Amino acid sequence: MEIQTLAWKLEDSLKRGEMIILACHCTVEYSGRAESYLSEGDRVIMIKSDSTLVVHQPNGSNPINYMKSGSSHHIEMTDEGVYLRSQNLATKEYLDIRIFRVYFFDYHAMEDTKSIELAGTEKDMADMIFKNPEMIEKGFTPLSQEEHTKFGFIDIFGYDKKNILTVIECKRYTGDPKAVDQLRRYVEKVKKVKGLKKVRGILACPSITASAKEMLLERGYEFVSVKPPKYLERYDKNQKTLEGF
Amino acid sequence: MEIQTLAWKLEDSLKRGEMIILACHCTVEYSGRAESYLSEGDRVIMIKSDSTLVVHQPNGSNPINYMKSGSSHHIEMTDEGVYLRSQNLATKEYLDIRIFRVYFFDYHAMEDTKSIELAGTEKDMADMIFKNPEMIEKGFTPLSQEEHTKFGFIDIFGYDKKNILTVIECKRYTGDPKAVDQLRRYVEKVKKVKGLKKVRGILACPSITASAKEMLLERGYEFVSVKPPKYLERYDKNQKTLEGF
DNA sequence: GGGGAGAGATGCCGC
DNA sequence: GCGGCATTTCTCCCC
Repeated sequence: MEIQTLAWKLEDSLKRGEMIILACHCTVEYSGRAESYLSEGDRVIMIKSDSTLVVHQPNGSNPINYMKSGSSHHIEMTDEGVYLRSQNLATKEYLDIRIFRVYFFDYHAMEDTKSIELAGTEKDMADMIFKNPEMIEKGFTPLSQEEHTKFGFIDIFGYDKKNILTVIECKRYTGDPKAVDQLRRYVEKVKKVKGLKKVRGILACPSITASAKEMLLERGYEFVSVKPPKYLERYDKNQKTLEGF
Repeated sequence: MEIQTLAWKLEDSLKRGEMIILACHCTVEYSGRAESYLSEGDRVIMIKSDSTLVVHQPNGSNPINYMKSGSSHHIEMTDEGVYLRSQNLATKEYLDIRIFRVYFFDYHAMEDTKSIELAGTEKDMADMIFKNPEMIEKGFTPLSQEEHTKFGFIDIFGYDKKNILTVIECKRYTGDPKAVDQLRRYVEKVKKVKGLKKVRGILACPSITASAKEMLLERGYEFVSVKPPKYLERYDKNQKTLEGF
């Protein structure tokens, strides 16, 4: 395709807010929250209906460079070469793509109003434990959802069988030192707000790293193994979570 | 394009490890680490040379669904409809895309061996402070890089002018409670390992949230305002970082 | 708009 | 492979 034709079609397509795909050999330079430079190589550039621009290399799942919605884009032809320039004046971000060769170029109007439905999150874990408190231990009684929010961002808290206030932090992944830090912050906050000497802290997650376990022991906190529930489960039928709750 | 032609071209292109772009109206279903469902809408599907698959909606910078490198993909035509199915047996992940309409479809061999060069990261901040310790305070002496690693993932540590061991945690963004927690973990680790009563903790970042400041005061730690360096700086010339170090 | 926290986080580097 | 951590994180929720 003639570069002049590309420029014209691209400007026109941008005006109509269409999805634009450009596969090309290029360099990419970014300046804004950080600075980056990516030397010559083959990439796919996508300009979306909401003016988001992403640059993908032929590997990896995330864009190597991007400009968020609210940016403006235009083609510039100089003696030095052909540039696709993006800028976001509000955030002082700039992205310059120098285009050497175009492999293909497509554009089309697109509409998508749907949001993704997701199951198996940390929130799902907390809900499952709330409805099945014996997963933590016999005699554990979660407090109501309203009580819960009064203390801020605590996943679950309630009373154990000995009536000791207990804070539970859920993680859908392997518990690590950061998770223990978070639990610690919440336990200390509840202690302070309630004026209590003893508050139990429990980390509920599928597994735990050695250093996190060590930190739990040091602080007198506990670990309970819980896996996040997957409502739409089809393949891994043997998973040890509560089904159909 | 005939769906049969699409299927043939896609299978062929997959064999050759080309970059594939498919814009279509579809639904997306995922099962693996979690479960998700995305109902009908227009999306761009990209299958990369390394077998990564990403699904992009017409807005936002990140893929709404994806399969990582190592997955296999194929077209399946049933009485119910046309499916692009991906699976990764090693990680027990499955992605099923039901295709209703194709807007465009392209593929091309791509090669890109280059890595991005990035400036303005936390590591860059730490390097800058290491070489310009007076940015923290007069008389601060960082220890060698080797000493540094002995204590784990501590950005910088060294001695202040009164010879008190000091731990510095750098953040390229506004310091928050999590950053203070991290600093605290490192200070306490150094205290324990070295058997010291007094170790200073400094959070070095451009700014700080009110709650983080409060936490620093409580713990007896300090805040020093430092911005990450941007080597390729072109636009914001007034930024208060050390240039050309 | 800022603060707080999750994410199918991803990606990087270390052991 | 796991572990520990940064990320131009992004995104959502809530004040």
